Amino acid sequence: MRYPPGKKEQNRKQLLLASGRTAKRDGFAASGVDGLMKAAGVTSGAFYSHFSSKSALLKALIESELLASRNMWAGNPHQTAEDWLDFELDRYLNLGHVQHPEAGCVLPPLAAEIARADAPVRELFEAELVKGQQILAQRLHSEEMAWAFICQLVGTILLARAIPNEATQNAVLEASKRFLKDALAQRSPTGAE
Amino acid sequence: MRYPPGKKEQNRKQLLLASGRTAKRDGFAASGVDGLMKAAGVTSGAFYSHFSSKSALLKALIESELLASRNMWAGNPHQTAEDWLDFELDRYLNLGHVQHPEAGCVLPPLAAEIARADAPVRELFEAELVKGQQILAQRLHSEEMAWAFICQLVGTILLARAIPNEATQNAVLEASKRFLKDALAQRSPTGAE
DNA sequence: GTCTATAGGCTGATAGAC
DNA sequence: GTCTATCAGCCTATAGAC
Repeated sequence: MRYPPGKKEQNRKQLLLASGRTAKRDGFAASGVDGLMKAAGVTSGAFYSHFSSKSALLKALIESELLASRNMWAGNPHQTAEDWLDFELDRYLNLGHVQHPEAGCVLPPLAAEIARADAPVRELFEAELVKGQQILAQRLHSEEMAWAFICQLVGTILLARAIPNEATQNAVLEASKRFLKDALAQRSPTGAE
Repeated sequence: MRYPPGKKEQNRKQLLLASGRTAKRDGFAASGVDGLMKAAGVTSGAFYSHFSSKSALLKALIESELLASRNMWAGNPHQTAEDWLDFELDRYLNLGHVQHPEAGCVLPPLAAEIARADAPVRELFEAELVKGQQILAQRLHSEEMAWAFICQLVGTILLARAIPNEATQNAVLEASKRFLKDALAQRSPTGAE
């Protein structure tokens, strides 16, 4: 055959990476298929050899993006639950994350669009989200706390991005960061596991 | 004159109310001017006698919706800070709120679109949001806690709506509700002001 | 102030050359 | 597998009748 066996899969990966960045920056619905594909360097015609519809792309995008987020967590160098969580809070609740949605978490920019998507998309989303929540629950020793943390993180970046004034953005970020760190400290006051 | 003096203003109010519901349910960008106006019972031609552009409508919508939210808070019957906050948490972190975005808070469905809007829209948004944050700060005796609460509330509804399974939606809602109520109890353990 | 009609551009998706 | 060319349908915004 003309192409090595993994070539199509590799193209698909590149396509998901590029269109993920565009969708997170400009919105998924607002980005036409042409626009999403231009970032990947191909045309809309080529798109349909990889996905049956735009909705199928959204599904693949969610899977790819949430997997990437879990992979970032896996690269966290800290061992104790306290250090591990501190590191992730600082990484997420960060002005750089506010200013660069294209390189950040998929949840703040696209959750509202997922909420309006069809059932297959939302079911995949729930399954992938729960995987992340379970990882967090292990570190927090609480499934409930894990949900609360995720909600706080996502809401903070979402609102900070809608605010134009950088000082106010920082106030929001720092407020949430201290709120979560206080909640952690209260649960393990001595730093013990 | 043919119309009573306040007629146009009244029409405008009705138009904002109806298009607010549509925008919160289907998204602002995804709802065409025709669609937004159909809900108000007029056509796209009439729209441009009230607003110079679709962006101007978004600005007016944000002002109208956040004012409506503050008016809801003003109707809270409780006096003590603890009861007042409990009441609002129960009202916001509610399955009904998850299932009926058209009647709910504007932040979860539209914040991501506001973040991508032009400067005048975002500046108005910040000013209106801070008004609400200040009201909450009075009740919480902390500007910082007020920001953290808002972020938690918005993130929770946003994520719960993207999740299809009602049991999981409830788990997310209850997790955030307990998290916030615990934070409140810790700050005023005896229930004192 | 509201309507209908219309303009020019962009959308998601398909057909066929290579 | 990717390209160009193309479809019908939607978008924002405007013009002019009433």
